[in-house]
Amino acid sequence: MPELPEVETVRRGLEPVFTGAVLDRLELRRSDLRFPFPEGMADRLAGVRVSHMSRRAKYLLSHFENGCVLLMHLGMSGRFLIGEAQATAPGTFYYAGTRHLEHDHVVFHLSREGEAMQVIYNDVRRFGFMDLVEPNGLETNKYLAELGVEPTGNTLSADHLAKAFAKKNTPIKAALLDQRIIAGLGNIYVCEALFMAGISPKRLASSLVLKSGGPSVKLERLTEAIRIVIAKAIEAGGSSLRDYVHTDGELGYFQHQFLVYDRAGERCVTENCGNTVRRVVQSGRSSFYCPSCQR
DNA sequence: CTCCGCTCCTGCCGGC
DNA sequence: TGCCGGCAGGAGCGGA
Repeated sequence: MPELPEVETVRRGLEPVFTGAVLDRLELRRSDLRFPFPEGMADRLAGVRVSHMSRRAKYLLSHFENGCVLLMHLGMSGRFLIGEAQATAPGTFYYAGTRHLEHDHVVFHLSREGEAMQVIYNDVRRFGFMDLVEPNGLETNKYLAELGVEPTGNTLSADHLAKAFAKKNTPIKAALLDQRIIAGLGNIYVCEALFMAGISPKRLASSLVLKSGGPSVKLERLTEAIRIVIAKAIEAGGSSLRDYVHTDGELGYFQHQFLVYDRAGERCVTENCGNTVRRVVQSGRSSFYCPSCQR
């Protein structure tokens, strides 16, 4: 269930398996996920070595030595499973003992120094998708070209957000989910960051910008909250790396403890607050917030 | 151009 | 127990 921190955690888990390995065969077990797989994708990558794995926003990028990049988005339910090649009957695999078949849509047949590995992409809802990026095509790729700043590091600043929000007449909730402004935030971490910053999800994005065009104090708090919530989530994923490959081969992440997300009806965690976490629907998505703490 | 609502898909959970 | 509606962490698309 991937937002940026989860995708980064998955990237770290796949890195040692993919980097330096040859993709002997890319097995597409159906013709599409959310979109059809690009024509000739499997042929283009067959027999080519992976140079490294990277991430941009919620996209996983596998870089190949022929200059191609395999772009992968996990959608809502995409996950990777790592297993040694233990194929028994044709088309069946065992991931260290647990048998999977349903919703295994893509199988990466990898090898390194004669040792075979399989990585399976499994996606129940098939909201995920993959694209083949030709050499030097990253900058112009349609999924990547319009993305905003990463919520990590120094690129995200209150000044930058003030500029982006100045004319945004949408609720701040919607603006934070807009991948063209900040790339990588999803519903959970937006709810969490707004809670930490004490901002109502219903407030207009432009109301966080001063008349001078600079960021308000609340927008500065929000910027910091986003950085912290994302950094902590990545850290939590990282610390679970030891247990990263579960016994059944699934690449997992911690189920993080959230402050407001999915806590409708529960008491606000702020000391002496006493109010109850509410759930409202905004642009078709659930928002969770404390009406007392978030204004 | 911006913004909203709909949509893809399967599974799960709660209510009747 | 079974059936049905609602909901799920994403994001592209069409239309207003």
